[in-house]
Amino acid sequence: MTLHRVTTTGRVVDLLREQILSGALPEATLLRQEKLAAEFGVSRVPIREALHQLEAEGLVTMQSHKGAVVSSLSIDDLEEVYEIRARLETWLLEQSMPLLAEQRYRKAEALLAQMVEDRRDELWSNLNWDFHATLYEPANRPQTLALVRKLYLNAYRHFPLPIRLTGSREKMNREHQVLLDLCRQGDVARASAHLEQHILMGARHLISRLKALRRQEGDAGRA
Amino acid sequence: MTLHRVTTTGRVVDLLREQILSGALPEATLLRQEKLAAEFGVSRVPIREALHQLEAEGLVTMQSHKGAVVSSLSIDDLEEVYEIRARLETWLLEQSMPLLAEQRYRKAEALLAQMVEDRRDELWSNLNWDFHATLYEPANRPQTLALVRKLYLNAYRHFPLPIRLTGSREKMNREHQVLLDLCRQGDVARASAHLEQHILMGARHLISRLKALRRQEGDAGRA
DNA sequence: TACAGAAAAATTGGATTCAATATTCAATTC
DNA sequence: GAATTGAATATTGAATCCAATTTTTCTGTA
Repeated sequence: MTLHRVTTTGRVVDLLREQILSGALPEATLLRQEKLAAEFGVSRVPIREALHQLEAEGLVTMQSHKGAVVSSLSIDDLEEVYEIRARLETWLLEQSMPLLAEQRYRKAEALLAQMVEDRRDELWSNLNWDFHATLYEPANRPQTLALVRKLYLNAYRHFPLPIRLTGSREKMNREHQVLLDLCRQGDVARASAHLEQHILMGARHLISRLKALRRQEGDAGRA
Repeated sequence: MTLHRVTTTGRVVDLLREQILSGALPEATLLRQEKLAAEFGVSRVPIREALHQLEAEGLVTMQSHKGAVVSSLSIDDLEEVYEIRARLETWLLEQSMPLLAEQRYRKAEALLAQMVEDRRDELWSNLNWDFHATLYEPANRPQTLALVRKLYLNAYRHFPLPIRLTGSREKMNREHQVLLDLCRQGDVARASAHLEQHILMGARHLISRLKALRRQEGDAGRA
């Protein structure tokens, strides 16, 4: 086990990624090298190395001699990301379901209970992922799981926190419970179909709210 | 349209990526900053920025204060990559098939003919991808297509050129023809199932050859 | 000879400096 | 007054320089 010694570049990458994914740095934010360097108390070199890394991750867009901005996702792109998730996560679930043990069901139920109780949005999003991941892990497809997680986080950040869950939390909780029940019954086909609907409907809900928000902003801009 | 002015870093990224994907820089190759800088006639700064970018793309692994190496893929990882491809490409095909027009069939057939005639391995691999992409494009899922392409190229490079196609080219050509026929008949279910088998069988063939190769190398190492 | 430890060399990480490009804004022209 | 040009400023891109870490080599000892 080689302990990856931390470098300045690595810390900057982690910090920026966290801030982008959390929404603290919303899309289209300009990332000035000098400003970031001053903020973190380092030179511009590690900042630039970090920006290049984040660009390859798709979180940042760089234009030579102009600057870096937090990358945006069009509504079409967003929808496609959810479709990819639906396609891959149903597969993970199908592979995983025959291997789900009682202990894992209990863990999933504990997460569900937490999601019903805890009202903090930020936490809910993490618990939501943990719940899904708990059901997928026995499939033993680490790359797929990592890919899907990346898509989940990257898409989620585009929603300003107040609107992320508005009006959908109870629905999501119910759907999660149904999914879990179907898994327990061992009905692979129905569980998979339900998961697909769960993801695609979630996408539709988010997109309609996002469109409403943009209309609103457009009006404000014109006024 | 903003013309992306080329930067040194960008050129280095493109060059290194091409060399890695083509197999010119095989896995586990050490990438010395100084050596690369001298080779390209630049300073180490753009080299390092490029390495960070390639690390995020998964083509390079960096260890702080030790160096960068061309990343490897375990056999399990390789198999999983092919499973992801199978899952996503069948989806692309299902979405695309109802929209396939005659012109596109002709293009696919032209590519097939080229693959039957041309014996150069390197070219065949490109034509192979072009054939698949031609069938998927009408699905209009650009991100998925880009993702699948990346997986294809990244997995392919792990096979030294001589063994990539040994003994499988004719089989692949036949399977491609069958796939095309099923598409023309509009049989979505069978076409999709055939594509899945095509991808998964291809994976199995490559993996068995790779295992044989590694055994051979292992024997040579002990001798 | 085999091994442990220290000095030397090689290599990477990061800061500073210089060069190239883009942006801003005032002066000028129509 | 609006559009345009060009100098001044700001920002990024890349080379050089210094520091920190790792690897290699050398040396002495059992």
